[in-house]
Amino acid sequence: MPTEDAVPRRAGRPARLSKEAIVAAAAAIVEADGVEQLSMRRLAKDLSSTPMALYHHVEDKDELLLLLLEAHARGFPRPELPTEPRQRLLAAARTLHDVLADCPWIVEVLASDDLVAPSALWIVEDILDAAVRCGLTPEEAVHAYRVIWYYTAGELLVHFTRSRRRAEAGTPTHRDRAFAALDPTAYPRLTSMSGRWVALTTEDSHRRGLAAIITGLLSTDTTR
Amino acid sequence: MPTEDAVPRRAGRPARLSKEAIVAAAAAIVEADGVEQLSMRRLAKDLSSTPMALYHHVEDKDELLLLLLEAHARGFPRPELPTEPRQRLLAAARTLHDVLADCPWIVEVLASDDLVAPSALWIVEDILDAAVRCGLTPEEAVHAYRVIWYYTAGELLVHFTRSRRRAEAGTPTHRDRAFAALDPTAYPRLTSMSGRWVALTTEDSHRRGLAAIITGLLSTDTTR
DNA sequence: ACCTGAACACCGTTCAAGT
DNA sequence: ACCTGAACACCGTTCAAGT
Repeated sequence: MPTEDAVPRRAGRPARLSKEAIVAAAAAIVEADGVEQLSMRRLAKDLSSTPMALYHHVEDKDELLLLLLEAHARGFPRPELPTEPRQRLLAAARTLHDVLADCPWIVEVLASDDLVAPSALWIVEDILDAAVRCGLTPEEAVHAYRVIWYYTAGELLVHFTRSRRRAEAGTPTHRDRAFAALDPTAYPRLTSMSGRWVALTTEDSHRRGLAAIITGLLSTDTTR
Repeated sequence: MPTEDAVPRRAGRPARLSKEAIVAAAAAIVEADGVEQLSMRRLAKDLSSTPMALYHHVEDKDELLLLLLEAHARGFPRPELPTEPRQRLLAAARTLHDVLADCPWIVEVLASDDLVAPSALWIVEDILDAAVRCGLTPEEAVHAYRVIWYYTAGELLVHFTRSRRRAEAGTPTHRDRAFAALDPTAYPRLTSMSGRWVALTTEDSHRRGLAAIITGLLSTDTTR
């Protein structure tokens, strides 16, 4: 849907650049070479333009990242949710994760602003709605959303950071070295579990965590 | 505990710089002006040295950040934990948060490597230990730690990112603008709760979330 | 209105040289 | 061994000028 040329301009050349074209080019860079490679300069080059031309269409790099999320969320269909309240909450929370799970650049968005792209807000809405249907008060529902969001954001942060690091270096990470030098008498639990540690951070493990969290959030005696 | 000058060197001048001095100067910058201001160049200037002199003592900036965490954790006393298992797990998880809650630079560490500073590993050890005392299998304990860690990391990420953004700009954030333009019929839950949204992300709300998560992790029927 | 070019004020890090 | 200086290869963004 190019807005460009849709209506003939009153004067001057037609715009060579457009928000859509910029976002599409940015997505292509991220897809091909990773977020690290996304810079205003590289983006301009790919568009055969200059860095400053971009600033005529987007306010700054933060807005560009948000537009990237925006475009991604728009392409993600809002799923049908189960009617049973707990299952509904679980499914809605899962969607939050799934929508973001293939956005390696989400880490940059998290570090720049909240998850407030208009086209992504239905995800929040669905979680709040499901939480209320579970019998939570509005306050409790907001709290529940927050807990779910922190868990999800943390998981994404750790996941993408690790895979980014792995991509760039073949050398063992700080973690590997630290674990190797561990004293078993001082850290009996850690050393005995260090084998199990790496064990794939599977999709399944994320879901199990979500299920546990929701059980806790819906349980009434949390105060003990 | 300056290692500098402790043993007279065999030859050459005494080192002007030391790891300790570098880390201390870095901590001072972060304390005074925030992480954004911490660069190898600024650090060198504060030490009346050159950027490249630093690389003789630390491998790169990532290691410097890890050393910062290292120094911070060393100054944090390992607390006595309750013996009742659930309370113990709760307290250990709380410690994880509390140790990091006054490290605004932790976001940079998270994005660069895992939380594996040797002097901070007792925090992980204590959580695993408490989880096992609660009756979890080693696998379950590792899983529980992970859920707690993701939740905590997410909370810290969001918290520090927000306060950083607030520090730099008086202008309303993307979030404010997005919420203001919200359509109540499309997002009934969101709009009706937008007032409650800002409601202080208190220390208390973090603890309530932790309690709920632990309830869920220790509950047996999470599969329903 | 839209775009360009040069410049500002930075980064982390490598390399070759000095003492 | 420890440090310096110059340089490399970048950043995001501002400003003044062009059409």
